[in-house]
Formats: sequence, structure tokens, C-alpha cells
Amino acid sequence: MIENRKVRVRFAPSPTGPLHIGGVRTALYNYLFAKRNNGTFILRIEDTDQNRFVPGAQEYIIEALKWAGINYDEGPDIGGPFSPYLQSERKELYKQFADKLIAEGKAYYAFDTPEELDSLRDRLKAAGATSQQYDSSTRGLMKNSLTLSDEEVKNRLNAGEQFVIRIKIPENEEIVVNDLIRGRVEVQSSLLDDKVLFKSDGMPTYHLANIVDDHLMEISHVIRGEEWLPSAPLHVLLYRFFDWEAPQFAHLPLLLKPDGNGKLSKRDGDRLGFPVFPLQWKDPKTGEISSGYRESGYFPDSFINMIALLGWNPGTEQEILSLDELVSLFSMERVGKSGSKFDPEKAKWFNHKYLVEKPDAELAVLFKKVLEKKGIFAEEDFVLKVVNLVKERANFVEDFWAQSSFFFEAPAEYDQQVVKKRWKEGVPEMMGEIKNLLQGIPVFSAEVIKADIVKFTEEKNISLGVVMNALRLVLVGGGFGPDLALIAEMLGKEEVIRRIDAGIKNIA
RNA sequence: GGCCCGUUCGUCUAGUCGGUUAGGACGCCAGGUUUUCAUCCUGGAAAUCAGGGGUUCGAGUCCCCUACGGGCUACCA
Repeated sequence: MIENRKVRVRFAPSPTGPLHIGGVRTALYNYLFAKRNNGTFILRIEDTDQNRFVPGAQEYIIEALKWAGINYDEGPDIGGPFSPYLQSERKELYKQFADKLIAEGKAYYAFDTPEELDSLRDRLKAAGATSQQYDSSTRGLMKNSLTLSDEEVKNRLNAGEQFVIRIKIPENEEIVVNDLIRGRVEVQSSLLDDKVLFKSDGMPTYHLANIVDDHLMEISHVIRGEEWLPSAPLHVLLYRFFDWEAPQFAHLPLLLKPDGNGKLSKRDGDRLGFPVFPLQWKDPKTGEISSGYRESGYFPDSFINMIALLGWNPGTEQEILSLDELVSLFSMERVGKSGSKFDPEKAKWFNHKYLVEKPDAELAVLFKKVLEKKGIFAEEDFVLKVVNLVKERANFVEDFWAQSSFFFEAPAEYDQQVVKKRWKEGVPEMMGEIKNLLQGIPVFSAEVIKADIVKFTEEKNISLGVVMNALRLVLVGGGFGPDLALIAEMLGKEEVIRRIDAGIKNIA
């Protein structure tokens, strides 16, 4: 029984471009399912279409999975007991299986040219046929080993004429796909067309290759996108033809665009200003660059967490889940049936949650790189303190700069709104007094600074806010930032005095 | 056009065995905390469960129909 088989699942993308987040989610669910069931997760590259091959795409896929932490146990770059994992390198394998089907009368040679195929479709369309398929109703009209004599077929083959091999779909049979997510799906075989299994270029099509490889690689569960559901009956039929035990199927719902309807595409990201790809991608042909989650400052664990919850949930109210937690909680029964619209806002929220939980030291390393790009080289300890103070108010490490630039350079200008509100009559004079007050503090610590300012306001009978807000304006250039006494301490007495002077002089 | 899949707050979703004031989260709004912004806390608005018919004492949950949305319909995957 297949239920007792060892769980082996595969993610099988074709290298036609960068993986988008829908693909990453499919990979993730495969991974989670495998790990949850102590199984094996395999990466297999389906590069049977030589025309659509895009240089760099395979490397991109591997790097993206690596970044996301979706590690496979077998794959093209790491090998495994079922090598190779590149279908182009398995090319010689497939022909014999197609031949076997022909020998058994379950498939046939077809010699029709593309023009003849087009003409068939046009004729059927013109005649008002409900479908324009190459199937049991039309194959008798075409040039194939069903209509041509054995002699003629042999001659054409020997002459090296181009041919494809098509499956011969039986008539009036009920084909049942038992889907783990959708349940029982029934299809009438007469509705299926005689799909090409083997192309004239000597390569199998996806349909043949995926069945052969899944069987040979002992795949127990096929977890893939919903766009494959219509061809699942064909695959079920192929397993039957080969007399192989079919794997279990699970067809995942699609990821939809955030506004309107339709599946998420590359264009949506550009249009709405969020990445649809895990990593940045540069189109080798056009040079066009598409942004990636990694480059946009998303943490891989946050990214994975967010993606995991698009179509699946643990059934509890917990939303922040580590990869390990996802593994232990994952089940196919809790995968939804309907497509999910991707929400860029919630993606940011997830990243914020993860950022706040990251150790300061880890964030400091990242922020230091950001600073260095700006030509700022600060002490490690200082950066660490800054990170600790501002991380609560940021979604990304990049945000730290906007929240903390004043720690590294004096304000070049002052927020006019704040100036208007906080820099009223008498304030410059008051700042002068504050300057003298701070000047006299021997140990320039936050506690002392604050205590002295409080004492000052009490003696003068003015509100603390008036002083603090004006001082904040002078030190940071606006009305934001962490505790002011702490800022002052970290800036140091000399710098604080300098900024007060500059403020009194420059704020109009 | 044909076939297949889907449809609970704006969004992600809970609700899997028919009996809930239909719950949570993001976002939004208000209040509180704070020297400020943000965080944080509290509260609020927000789904006649796509619509209509059944079945039932009782339906978001079961059945049927309709609408809408999506996918597929290549010698692409």
C-alpha cells in the first residue's frame, strides 16, 4: 500500500526564469510535508523544454531555496541515490517507456506537421465543434500510426521523418483523481486529448517525464500547484498504463494578486511595489531587474513564516512560527482550497515581529554594513546600543538609519513642523540655560541629565515637555527617536553642547 | 466555447461531528501610556458566511441550481 511507503516528495520547477513566491510556497509545503513525516525532500529540475531554457534560472532556484532554508536531501547539485536530478541528463531514459506504450497499443506515432495541426483546429472551430482536440474523434483524420499502414509508418521512421508519440486515450472511461486537498475528482476520458508524450526533438514532454521520474524516484506524494489539476487525470491514466502504483496527489491553491483577481504575476510586484521573487533577478535578455525579498531586507524566517500561512494554518491562533514549528504542525488537511491574495502589509508586519526578536548583536552586524555603505564607521558597541534603542520602531534593518541617523551625524536641517510647534518665543534663551546646566554635569549619564533637567523645570515652573521637545529638536532635528536623556548620554557632552549652539544659531 | 476547481470582515483565516453573541490576525479608527514619533496596552467599526432553493426542530456547516472568480484547454512546464 502506498500509505505505508516511505514519504518521498519532490519540488520540480522548470528553469524558465526566477522562482516566484508561489513556487517557493509549493517547495515549502513539500519540504514541510516531507519533514513532518520523516521523509525525503527532493529537488528535480524539469528542463525538457530546450526552447524555454533561461541561463541562470537553475542557479537562482537553488540559491533561493538555500536562502529560504528549504533544504533538499537530494538534488542536482548535491546528488543522491536516484541521480541525475536534471531531466535533460536523463534524456535516454524516457524513450523506452514511450516505446513500451506503443508496443502495447496505448500510444502511437504521429507525423502531423504544426501546420496540419493548426489546420485541424481551424476546421473544427469553423465547424463549431465544442473542442478542438487531437482525440478519439479526430485522430482518425490525421497522419499517425493508427491511420497509416505499418509499412508506411516503418518507412517514415526509417527515413528519419520527424514524429511525436501521443497517448491513445481510451473512450468513455471514468478517471478518478483522489486529491488530498480537493477530494475525489472525476473526469470522463473522452474529454481528454491525446497528449504528446514524446517530442520530435527527442525529449519527453512534462507528462511523460514526470510520471517516469516520479516512479523511478519512488515519489510517494505529488504536491504541486492547482494549475496541474486538469492534467492529473492524464497522469493517473499513465500510471495505470504502466501498471505502476500512482502517488498521492495534492493540488495547492494559487496565490492571487493583492488587488482584483487573477494569479499573482511578476508585473503585480512592479505595479504595487513589493517583491514577488525571493531573490533579486536580472533578466539575462532584457537586463530588467525584479526586486527580491532578500534584497528588500526581509529575513528568511519571516518570509517563510508569512508564505506558510498563505493557504495553511495550524488551527491555533499562533501566527509566529519557526521553521521547526511549521514542520511539527504541518498537515495537508489544514491546507485550504481557495486561492489567497497576497498582502504586502502583513508581510512587513511579520518582518517587524522577527526583527524585534533578533539578538541585537546580529542586527548590529547588519546595520554596520548599512552604515559603512554610507561611509560611516562607528564603534561596534555604539552601533549595538543604537540598534537596541531603535529596533522596536523598525520593520527592516534599513529602517534603522531613518530612526537613528542623528546618532552618527548632526542634523543638517530641522523638521519645520516640529520647529513651529516646539521652538517658540523664549525657547532659544532657555536652551542657553540648558546648555550651561549640561555643561556643569561632571558624569554625563542619562540619569543625571534627566534628573537635572527635571529639577530645572521644577525650579522654573515650566513643563518638562517644553524643554525636552526643544532639546530633542536640537539634538535629532525632529520630533522622533528614543529616550532623549539616553540620546544625550550616547552623543556625549561635547557633541550635545555643539548641537545646542548650532540649534540656537540656525533654527529660525 | 469546453472541462475542472473555488466562494466566511478590505486582506489572511478559525469554524472539519449541523445548535457559536460567527473567533483571531494584518490594516483602519479612537482612547491610554510616554518628554516626542514609534512601540506597547485597551477599546471600536468591519463578514445577512456569493445568491436562491431544499433537507432538518435547527445550516457557514448536508444536497441542488444560479452567479461570480480562477485554472487548464501547445511537440510549455
